[in-house]
Amino acid sequence: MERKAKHFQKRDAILSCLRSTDTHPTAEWIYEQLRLSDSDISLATVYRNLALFKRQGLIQSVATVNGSERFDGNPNPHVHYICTGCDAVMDLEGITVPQELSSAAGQCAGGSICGCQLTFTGLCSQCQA
Amino acid sequence: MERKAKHFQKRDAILSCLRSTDTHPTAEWIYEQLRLSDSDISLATVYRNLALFKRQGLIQSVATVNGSERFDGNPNPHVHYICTGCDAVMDLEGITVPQELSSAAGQCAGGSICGCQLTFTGLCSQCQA
DNA sequence: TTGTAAATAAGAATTATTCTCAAATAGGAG
DNA sequence: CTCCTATTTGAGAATAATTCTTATTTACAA
Repeated sequence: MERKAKHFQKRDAILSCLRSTDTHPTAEWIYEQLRLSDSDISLATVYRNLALFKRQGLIQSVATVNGSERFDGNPNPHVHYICTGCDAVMDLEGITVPQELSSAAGQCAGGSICGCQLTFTGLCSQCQA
Repeated sequence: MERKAKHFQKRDAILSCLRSTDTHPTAEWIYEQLRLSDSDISLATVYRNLALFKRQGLIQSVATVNGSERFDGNPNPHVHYICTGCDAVMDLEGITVPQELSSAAGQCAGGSICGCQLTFTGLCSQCQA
């Protein structure tokens, strides 16, 4: 128990930070958050562990918005909405990509399908005003 | 006629280069292509004009693959397939996002929908072998 | 012609991300 | 408990993609 708790201190902090928000943050944002409680953390550690989590399928990256990669602590495929005004990335709950689409895509591509991303863009309610 | 042809020489070349391929290339690739016939072109010009085209809605960017933005000369929304093995970006013809999904998304987001991207990932037939 | 505004080349500057390497740390073996 | 080894980390250098700056060129209009 304790061995893990100590050995993966930063790693665990990064993952729970990402899981505790629904803002789909950048690596930089996570770094800034963690620095509030732990001044001794490196940006490289954040990037390093995010890449690891992605390889392990614990998280996913949603998109690159304005040059920065946006991460999602929820690895399950779901639909996103990106505001072109304020760069907010939001989940669209309750909308799913029909299974028919995925299987049609597999046939059409002639290869395996291992991921699917549906993303809408537009102006969020705030930015429309 | 000629005024435009001369004034927007590079600009037009960039747009037709992008329109002439279905590989969804990077800015760098377009630059290399154009250099074959026109040694006097700058990478900055390619980036500048691609950004302009995007603002004008003449082209779209599909995704950021391996750190590089991939462009599509076809601005109409359509479905893409990205091979995680070779980074190829392909069109999936004949598959479309149902209208119901878009309108559901608009309601759910509480904002306007002005774009939609559906992207599947997996290994292409080549990379599976 | 000559002036003006847009387009460009070249390379510097910036930004996000990855790499390098030495130091710290945990857990296991003795 | 102490030494050994493998992993994790911080710090900053290095890299890669993209954008910016500036002087130059160009097209067109007056």
